[in-house]
Amino acid sequence: MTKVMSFNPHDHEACTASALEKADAYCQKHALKFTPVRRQVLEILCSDHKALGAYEILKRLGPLGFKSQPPVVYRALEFLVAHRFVHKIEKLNAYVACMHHDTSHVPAFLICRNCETVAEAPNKEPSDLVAQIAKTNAFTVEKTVYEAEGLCVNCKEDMADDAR
Amino acid sequence: MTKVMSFNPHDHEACTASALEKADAYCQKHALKFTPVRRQVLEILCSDHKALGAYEILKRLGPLGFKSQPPVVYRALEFLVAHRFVHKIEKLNAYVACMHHDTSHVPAFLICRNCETVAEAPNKEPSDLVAQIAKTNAFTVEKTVYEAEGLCVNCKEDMADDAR
DNA sequence: TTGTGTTATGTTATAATATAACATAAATGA
DNA sequence: TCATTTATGTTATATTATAACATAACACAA
Ligand SMILES: [Zn+2]
Ligand SMILES: [Zn+2]
Ligand SMILES: [Zn+2]
Ligand SMILES: [Zn+2]
Repeated sequence: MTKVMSFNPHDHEACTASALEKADAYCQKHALKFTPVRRQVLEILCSDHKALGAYEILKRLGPLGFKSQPPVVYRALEFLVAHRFVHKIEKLNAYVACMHHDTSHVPAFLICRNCETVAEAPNKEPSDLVAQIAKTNAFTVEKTVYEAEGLCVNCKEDMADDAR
Repeated sequence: MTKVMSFNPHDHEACTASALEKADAYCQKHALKFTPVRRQVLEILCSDHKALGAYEILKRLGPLGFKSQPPVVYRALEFLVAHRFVHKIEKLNAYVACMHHDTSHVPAFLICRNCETVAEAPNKEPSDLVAQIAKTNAFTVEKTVYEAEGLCVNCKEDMADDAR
C-alpha cells in the first residue's frame, strides 16, 4: 500500500507543476477554457495539501489582481470541480486540488481535523482502500462520511411518466 | 440484500414510534435529558424519510410553541447528532433521523437528488454494502461522498510533544 | 467585418447555513 | 441552601453560497 504525499515529506513543487500541467493538457484536449482566474484558483489550492474555503481563496486572489466578489471564486470552483481538477470536501465546505486527475477514481479523503491537511486515497473502487491507506499512513480515522447521491426508483418512474 | 424502507411503501407510523422509543430508552439508560425541544426535533425529522435543513425544522417548531431562533434548533441537532439519533447529510447541509440506532453502524446514505429522500444503508462496515443496497433498490448512484476524518501522524506527534 | 450567439466576467444584492457571546433559568447534588 | 452544572433565551454576527442582471470577450458564419 502506498504512502500518500500529503502526510509525508515530498517534492511539492512537482505536485503543483504536475497538477497544473495535467489541467492544461486536459483543457487543451477538451477545448475547455483554462482562464487566468481558473488557473490561479487551482494554483492557490495546489499551494498546500489543505482544504481551503471559498472565501480564503478569494482573499488570496485579491493581491494577485483579481476581482474579489464571491461569484468570481465560486464560478472558478464550479468549473474546476465539474472537470474534477478540484474536489469539494463536504464536511468542511472547503476545496482541495485533485492529485490523481489522470486516473479515474472515486474520490475518498483522509482529513486531519487538526491541521486540515487532506490526503486523497488513490482508490479506483468506492471501497475500503481507505481503511488500508489510513493504516499504512498511521492516520487515525475518527469519523467517516460516505454519501451516495443519485436517483431513486420512484423518481426515475416519475420522470419516465413525465416524458410521456 | 434487504430493501430499505425509505424508497418503499411501509408502515411509517411504526418507523417514527420505534425511533422515538429507542431514543427514549437510550436517554433513560444513559441519563441524558430528552427534553421537549430535542424530542420534537427528532419527531419532525421522523415525519418523513427526507433530509431537512435546520431552518426548515425551525419553521416547523414555531407553530408547536417553541422558540424560533437558530440556536434552538442547532442545539437540539447537536445533541441528537452527538448521540446518533440523527445524522447530518453533509452534501445537503441537512439532517435525517437514524433508523438503526440500536445497531452499531457506519452511516452511509442513498440520497435522491430529486426528492431528497434519504435511505440509510444498514451496514456495519464502511464498505461496499452501499453498492449492493443501491442495486437491490434500483437506486442509481450518481455521485458518492466518502470522507474519513481523523488525525494524521504529524498532528499526533505534535500533540504528544505538547503533552511533554 | 459585421453581426449573432455563446461563454465568461463584473457587480450588486441577498439567501441560506451556522455560531459567538452573554443572560437567565432549571436541574443536580453537596 | 448554596454552588455547580446543564439547558434555554436572546441578540447579533459570521460564514457559505447564489440570484439576478449587466457587460465583455470569443467564436465563427454570413
Ligand atoms: Zn505535494
Ligand atoms: Zn494533521
Ligand atoms: Zn418510515
Ligand atoms: Zn427520489
